[in-house]
Amino acid sequence: MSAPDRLTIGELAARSGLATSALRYYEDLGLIHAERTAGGQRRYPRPTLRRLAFIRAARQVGLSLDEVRAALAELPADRTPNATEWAKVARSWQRRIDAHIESLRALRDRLTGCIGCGCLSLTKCALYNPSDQAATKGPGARYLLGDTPPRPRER
Amino acid sequence: MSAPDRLTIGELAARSGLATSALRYYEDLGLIHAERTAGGQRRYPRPTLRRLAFIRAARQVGLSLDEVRAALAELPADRTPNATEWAKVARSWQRRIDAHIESLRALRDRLTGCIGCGCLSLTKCALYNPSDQAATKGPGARYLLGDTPPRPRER
DNA sequence: GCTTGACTTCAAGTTCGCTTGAAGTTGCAG
DNA sequence: CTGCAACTTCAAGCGAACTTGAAGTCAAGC
Repeated sequence: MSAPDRLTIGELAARSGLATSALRYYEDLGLIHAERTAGGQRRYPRPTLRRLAFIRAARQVGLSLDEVRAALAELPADRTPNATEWAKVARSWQRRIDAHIESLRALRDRLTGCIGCGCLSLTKCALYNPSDQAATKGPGARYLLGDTPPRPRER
Repeated sequence: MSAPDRLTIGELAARSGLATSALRYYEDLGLIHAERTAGGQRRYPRPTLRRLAFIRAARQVGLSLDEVRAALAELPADRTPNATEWAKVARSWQRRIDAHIESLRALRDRLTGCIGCGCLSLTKCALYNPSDQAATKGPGARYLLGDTPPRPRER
């Protein structure tokens, strides 16, 4: 028992499932913060675990570490966030996740429809449809992409 | 009208939203294939557009290009896939997408629950719960991660 | 038949998200 | 107080997914 209220980098790594090198890297990027012992070793406050869980979740939804940093800027660095702070961030996350789910659902539904109709109705099934259908709509018409915007250069 | 039945790399780029350099890269990797003119220029059969839409979709669901290549190996390279071939691939995709959606839904539901309860019930709300709760469960106990397995080294 | 833009290859460069290694320091258990 | 694992920094390396640039070739409109 007796959860230590400061974690070493090794402990944090074990708990979060991340490598210590990744944790140092995250610190360099300003995603997490550590106090130091007299000898210079890192000691992490426990809320860091929650922060890391957040980072993981964010990555799963497709954010870059830089975007995560921006998102995390709304939470206090070393203090446990209070209910209001948390709720604000959590809500914006929900929107993001919902949007992501929605785009995946759209993708899946197209596939489902395609299977359902046996892909024989060429006028109906977007996926199986030959691309001359797209050609009549001019450049940029694309199937399967749903709400995904074109991104010739995404970085 | 009159959709050309062979596309230049520039046309394919315009239609797919990808850069020509990316298309050549994909060809190097064996994801797509082109015929050549007498002069050596690429000419893509139209089904390539569908292939590209697939690649995009796959990337969105988190596959690497290498995994995509494996997935695409089930489809004929230059011929329009028939209903059976398509259905087979589409079904395996649905499973993948569904799994992805499910994990996102789980993540969102945790957030939702957290907001719903105002994050005041420390024993109930996993997200807002301080990490000493996790500590009592031993190393590896993590919140927010849901069905995501630990992956200290994920490549 | 010439011009011009779109194409060709190939090598090198870039960004992201880390990991690895070297060389040295700290902190705790015995 | 010693020994040793766990820590420290810093620089370099890596794999994925492309992009950029150079130097040259092709194809299509006038």
